[in-house]
Amino acid sequence: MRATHVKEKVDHAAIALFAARGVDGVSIAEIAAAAGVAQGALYRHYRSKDELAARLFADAYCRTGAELAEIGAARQPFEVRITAMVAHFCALYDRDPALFRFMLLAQHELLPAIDDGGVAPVAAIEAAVADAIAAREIAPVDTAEGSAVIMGIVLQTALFHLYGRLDGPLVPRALALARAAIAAVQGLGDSR
Amino acid sequence: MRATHVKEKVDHAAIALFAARGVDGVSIAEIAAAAGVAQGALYRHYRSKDELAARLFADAYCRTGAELAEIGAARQPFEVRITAMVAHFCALYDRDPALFRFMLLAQHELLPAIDDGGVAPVAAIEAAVADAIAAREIAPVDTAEGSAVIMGIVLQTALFHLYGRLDGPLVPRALALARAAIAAVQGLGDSR
Amino acid sequence: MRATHVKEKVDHAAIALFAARGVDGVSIAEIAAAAGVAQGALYRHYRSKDELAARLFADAYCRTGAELAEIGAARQPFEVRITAMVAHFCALYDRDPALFRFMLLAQHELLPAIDDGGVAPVAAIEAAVADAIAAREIAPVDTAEGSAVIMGIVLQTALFHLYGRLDGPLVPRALALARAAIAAVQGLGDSR
Amino acid sequence: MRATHVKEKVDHAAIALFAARGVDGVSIAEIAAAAGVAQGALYRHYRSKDELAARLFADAYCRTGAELAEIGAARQPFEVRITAMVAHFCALYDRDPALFRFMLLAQHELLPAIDDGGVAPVAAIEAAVADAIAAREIAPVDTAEGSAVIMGIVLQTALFHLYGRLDGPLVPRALALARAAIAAVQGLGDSR
DNA sequence: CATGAATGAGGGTTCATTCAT
DNA sequence: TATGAATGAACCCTCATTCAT
Repeated sequence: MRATHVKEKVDHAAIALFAARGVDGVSIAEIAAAAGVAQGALYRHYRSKDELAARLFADAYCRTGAELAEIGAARQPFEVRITAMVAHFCALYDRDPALFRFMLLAQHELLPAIDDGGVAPVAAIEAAVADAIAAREIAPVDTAEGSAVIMGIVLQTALFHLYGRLDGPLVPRALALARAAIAAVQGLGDSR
Repeated sequence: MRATHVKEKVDHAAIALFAARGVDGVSIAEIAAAAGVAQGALYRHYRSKDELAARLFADAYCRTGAELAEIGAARQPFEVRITAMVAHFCALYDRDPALFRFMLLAQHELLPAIDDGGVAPVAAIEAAVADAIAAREIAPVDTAEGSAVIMGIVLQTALFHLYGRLDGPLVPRALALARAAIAAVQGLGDSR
Repeated sequence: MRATHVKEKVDHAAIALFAARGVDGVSIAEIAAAAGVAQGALYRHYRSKDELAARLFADAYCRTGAELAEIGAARQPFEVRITAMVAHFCALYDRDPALFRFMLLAQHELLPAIDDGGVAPVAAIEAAVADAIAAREIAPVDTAEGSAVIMGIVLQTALFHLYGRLDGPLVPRALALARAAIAAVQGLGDSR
Repeated sequence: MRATHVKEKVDHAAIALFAARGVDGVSIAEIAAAAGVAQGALYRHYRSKDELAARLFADAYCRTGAELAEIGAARQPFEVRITAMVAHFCALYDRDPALFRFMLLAQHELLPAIDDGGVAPVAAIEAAVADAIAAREIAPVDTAEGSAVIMGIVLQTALFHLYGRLDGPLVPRALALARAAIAAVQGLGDSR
């Protein structure tokens, strides 16, 4: 029997395996087996294993960036925007933890290869921080530091969940995390 | 010339290479060459490449955990303890960014292999949060969530530095980061 | 659009590619692409890549052999026959250098597979030499050696042209080459 | 038991196999097996299969060129020099027909990769022809054509021997072949 | 005990051929 | 019938590990 929908099955299997064991820890043979497809079939859709990993990562990364950018584009107070962004991250995590873990794992290896066109998730957050400073909603802070703090809160929480330190979906925690993120940025700017 | 201090040279070279390209991206041959020793010599000190990576990681991880535990053991207010811990992280990063990057990179792969005896850095932070709650210094929060928020702020900042989004040493940023961390934990507990 | 003349297009593309990069250096996919047909279509005309190469070679080889045999069949003095044969080779080369190169390249691989029915080009030359000896036009020589000498002169000249050591069409050189060939055979038989 | 003299055994096995079936027709596994060596061992001496083939070819090709150049450097009449060169080719063939066949087979593929420093065998022959013209020993001819004719006579004879059309060693045929070669060059220059 | 060549399993990739559409 | 994606065996190569020197 010949396999069909090769790309979908390969993508799904690859993300699951990459998330579980890292790109280098997974062989093409395993991906093909998990996808129920011959090894060679994979090469009709991707030129190499590297391209497979890079495309999966870039797609997810840029899609997330675009979604956050859309959220950030709304004319809303800082707190509302950050809350929406944090909630969006939590929803992404809940919907597909494997994809989230893949992105966290692979970023060190694959992020440098992305030709950043301002599509990075962090760019949306940094823009929100910059807007808030310009609108005097928050005290002036290094926008890079501000976005690091916000992303760190969200991503580390996701990581703790992946490692089993936190249970249940993340969405219910979104409001608390958003408050933490906002408070953290404000704390950053406090010069007592 | 007979090589001496083989282990030290291997450890140093391995950490630098692992930090730069990941454990899987570095071969034994490269480590041996960088250390200026023969490949075979490496096997007098480690039984395998996996053991090398695992021991390097475990050593650094546990040492950091112990240092943080010591800081946390002091009878000090929450804010003082957190500030000291954050400053400690910043100092570690400034002293040896490669080791820090190695730990961040390798944690996903190597952390599960560590038989956690309460030596994890996060344990010290979680204990500090728990103490603060018990002492009614802060509102009650999920201690896992509290420590996630604190670690996230610190680690993501380090990551941004590694990626060139932030410049200069981290120690001067320690106070601001500590304020952000404390505010974040407090924000987490706000139930408006 | 339904492709027509599939075989012609495949044959032409295959010869050009085989000549340029050798049989092993060219894939079915490339041939099909160059011919503007689907890969599968190729298998309606040839059972395998090997058969494609073998048939192309055998066709060209046997056709050349038949043409030379026809030339040799004419009742003419040795010198006239050799001159006509050499001129024929030169004309073949000038008309289709790719086919000539393909034959030179592929002979080592594909000649052994041909069930020689006296159709080899060399057979015609050898016959001409034998006839000349029988007619006492030339001194007796090993006919194999004689034909080797004649073919070597022609083929090596063609090769030099393919490699850019010689320019312009070969036909104008035919007379000189024929003189060389005849002289060589005579030289072979000299027993000073 | 660990293998030693890897390079020698690999070189010998590779030449024999390449001569028999062509570079592309032989796998690394076969070479290693024929040499009695592990596949990986080969890569300590050559970076790739391509480099193995290229080095074997270049070594043999340049060595032959140097030997012919030495013969050609002697102050001798044209006929003596050509005779010596032809005899040298015959001796090379008799000594190692496999190497000779390898060079004939591989030239189309590997010659272009050699950075010719005037070491080509043909260069020596061409120089001898040019000298003879300058010394008015022979009528003026295109030196490329002259060397083509000489090489063709020798190489095609060797080829016929490889294909079983000629028997016995070539050295006894050297004088006759040399006479043929000299006569051919003279015939080339005849403008009757 | 250090050395570094040899080992050999396993990796990613190619490609002649098949076959469902 | 023509198509071109799927197949899967075989290829070249890497590299963690071993071991004769």
